Amino acid sequence: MRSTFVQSSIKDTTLVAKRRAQIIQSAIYLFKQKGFHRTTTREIAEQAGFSIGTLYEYVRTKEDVLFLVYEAINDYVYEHLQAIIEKSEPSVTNIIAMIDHYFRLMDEMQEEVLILYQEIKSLPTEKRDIVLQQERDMVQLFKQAIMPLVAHTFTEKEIEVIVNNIFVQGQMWGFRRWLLQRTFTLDEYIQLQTKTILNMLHIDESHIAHRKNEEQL
Amino acid sequence: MRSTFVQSSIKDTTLVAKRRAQIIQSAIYLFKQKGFHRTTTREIAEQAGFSIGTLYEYVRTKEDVLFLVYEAINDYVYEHLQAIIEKSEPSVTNIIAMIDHYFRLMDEMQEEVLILYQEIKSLPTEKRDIVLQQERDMVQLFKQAIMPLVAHTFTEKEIEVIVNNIFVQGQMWGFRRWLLQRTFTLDEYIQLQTKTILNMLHIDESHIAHRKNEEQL
Amino acid sequence: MRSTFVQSSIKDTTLVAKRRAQIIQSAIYLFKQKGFHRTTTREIAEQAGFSIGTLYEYVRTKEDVLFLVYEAINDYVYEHLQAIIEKSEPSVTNIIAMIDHYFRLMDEMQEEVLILYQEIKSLPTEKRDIVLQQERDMVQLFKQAIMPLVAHTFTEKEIEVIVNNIFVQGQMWGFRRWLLQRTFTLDEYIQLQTKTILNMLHIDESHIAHRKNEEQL
Amino acid sequence: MRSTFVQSSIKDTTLVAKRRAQIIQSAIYLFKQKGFHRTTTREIAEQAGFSIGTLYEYVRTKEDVLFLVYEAINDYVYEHLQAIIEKSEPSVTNIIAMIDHYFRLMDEMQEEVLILYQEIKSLPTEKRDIVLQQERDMVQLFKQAIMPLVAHTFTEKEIEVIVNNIFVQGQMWGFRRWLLQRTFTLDEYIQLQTKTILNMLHIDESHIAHRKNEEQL
DNA sequence: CATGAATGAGGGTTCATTCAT
DNA sequence: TATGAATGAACCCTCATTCAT
Repeated sequence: MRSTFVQSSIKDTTLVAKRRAQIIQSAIYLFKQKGFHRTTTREIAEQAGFSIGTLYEYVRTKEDVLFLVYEAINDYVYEHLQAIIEKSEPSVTNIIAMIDHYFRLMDEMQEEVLILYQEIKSLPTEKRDIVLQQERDMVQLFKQAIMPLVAHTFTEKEIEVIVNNIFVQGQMWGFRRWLLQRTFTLDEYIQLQTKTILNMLHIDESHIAHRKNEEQL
Repeated sequence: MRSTFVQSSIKDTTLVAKRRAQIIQSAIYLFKQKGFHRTTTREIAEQAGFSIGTLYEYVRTKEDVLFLVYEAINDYVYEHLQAIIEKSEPSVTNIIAMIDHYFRLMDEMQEEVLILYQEIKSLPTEKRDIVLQQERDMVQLFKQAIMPLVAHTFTEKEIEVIVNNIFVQGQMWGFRRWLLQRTFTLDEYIQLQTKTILNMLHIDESHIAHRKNEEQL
Repeated sequence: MRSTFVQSSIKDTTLVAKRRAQIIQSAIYLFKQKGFHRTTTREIAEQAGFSIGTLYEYVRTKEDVLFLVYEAINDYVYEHLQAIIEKSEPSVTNIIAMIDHYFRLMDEMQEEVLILYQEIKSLPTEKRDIVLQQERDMVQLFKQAIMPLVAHTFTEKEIEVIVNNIFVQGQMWGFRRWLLQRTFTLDEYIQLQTKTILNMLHIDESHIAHRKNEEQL
Repeated sequence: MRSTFVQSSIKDTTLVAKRRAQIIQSAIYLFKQKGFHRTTTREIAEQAGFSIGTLYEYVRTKEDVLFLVYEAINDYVYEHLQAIIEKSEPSVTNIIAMIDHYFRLMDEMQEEVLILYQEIKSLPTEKRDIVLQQERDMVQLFKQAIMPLVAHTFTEKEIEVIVNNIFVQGQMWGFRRWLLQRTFTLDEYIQLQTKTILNMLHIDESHIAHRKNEEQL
């Protein structure tokens, strides 16, 4: 998904997509290790396998690279969430499955989420707004999925808070790993948080067991 | 609380404490505006009212400044939490009050918390560990407060998760303000999260109303 | 007049002439605005309507472009001067007319003359010499025109100096416009300089009035 | 004469003056050889005998260096002109002496004047205006000197033109040296231009001879 | 203890030029 | 002939840190 928010002096759009994918991949790899500020554009270009000049044919500033990274990570997460959520009917079982999927996705994306959290201040305001909108959209996906089940028990604002909590609790698995991952396995964390979330939603926990049993069959 | 983790070439410990306080205050002021990387040591010294040379008499690297800031913020929050928690008997009412206090503290400390979240990668590993330990200690304060009330209903791990959630949800008020503070007032947020937390803890929500009534009396 | 001093890898001489005309026109347009150094070869190619690759088929370096521009401007001025001077008999009236023509030409070519003056150092020595010779030729045109009239009153060196002065005073109208064009209209400047030049040549100024009268008839 | 138009982060004004003198001298030396654009800030610093970092303590941009150079050259010329002009009574003899002095000054400053002419476009607009005003002031010096002698024979605008011509003809000795200095010695040029100028001013040339005779006595 | 001038490695970015298609 | 993606040397400027006074 080529960003229209970042200008390139290359005309071949296929090539732009390809090279930017390389840039994003390299940048994420490096940002994970050293963060945005400690990574140089030269390193990104080198990691991507081309020269610094070439990098700047596809991107206008270092901040553009950061934006591309944000966009790519958000897109990836968004699409996965969407695939999970939109295909399944609203039901307690499905919500549990969704939580499970989401937390596992967050586990996989730990370091990427760290980047999101830590470098957002480095984005120019305009680009930052775009990114924040993307995150808002993701939260809305959860809301869509949960709303039908609890619309009668909770006010919209209550749901809003809960949905935010779920979203954040997923991210925290990676973000506070130095604490959480010393205490829990991923499975434990998911199970505990699921229980917590169901409590928040006033839904009987027995569903968790059911899912487990189903899996065993 | 003067850090023994940061070296100074000045012998007079009172002076060191005084100068470092100035450094911390200036650094926080500037980090809030521009972040750690965009703030120069010169600016910190100038803001503190002395020369760059003097700054380096009390600190060895820029990262030292960041560490002092972390320590100071953590100390501040820790002491406040401790004051609230340790003086009151464990009871649902007191837990609700504690949550209220904590969330209001987080509201007041929004920008500081942002710094904590965003710059931790910039700390050298050794210092980072110290900081993370400090945060762990804070979470333990919550655990102490809540444990007595729910020890029989929840496993230790369940409580651990919940306590982490509370801690994080407070921080998120400032961290996700672009989203949350558009939707909720602080009072609303506290009330909704309190309800959520009580649900998580399987405690009857009626307490919230009680507290409100008490306040009105 | 296609330059034989600049190499091209294209064989078709008509095409070379055509493309170079495009290059020159674009370059002048851009140099006027931003000067030689601030203009990129890419911009020149783009302005000319073809790709950067094509530009380099007709020119070997950016300095070649500058040289072509010099040559083109000089050619243009030279041809105009020649047309004026060579067709008319030497007479005071004609000299006055020539001065008038020349100053108006310089008015029209202000920005081009600015380029000539400001970028000559950017030409490689060899090309610079060619350009300077072209300018010398132009000065000689004036000398040809004036010599017959004053050969008996002035030494050759005296005439040489005067002719140079005339040449320079014309260029200065554009070059020192920030000063001159605030003080004089073009007509005023021409009239004043004509008087000055006639004084230099020891020619009775009454001719100026004559010319004016002739025009009115 | 320390420029108040260029900021420095050094507080010691004596030092600023000293270092800037070094910068100016080095820059002129290099600009003479390679022009402004081909000279790097590193080279200027190196030539001045200090590091690139130090250079940027006394200057904020490369354009600042250029401005300092302009200012210094203009100051130098202005002060010399002033010294010559203001100390002597208006008389034909003194005007001739002034022209002589001015042309010899221009001979000495050839390369500096070249810089003035060629790089003015590289100054930011604001600084350019300051520089142009300085040049205007210089022209006014000539006007002051000549005015008393010819106020009754010429209109103010006529004098304005003539004064400009004198100013320019002096600069041209250096600027068009490739042509003029091949044809004339400096003494010849001065003598010829003096005659020309006196003609422009309708003053009897015999004064020139007088001065020469006086010198011989 | 305090100062602030000096340092220079290093970073982001540009752009003339080349060459495979 | 024409194209335009790729290259990388080179440039301007910043800023953490040092050290002589």
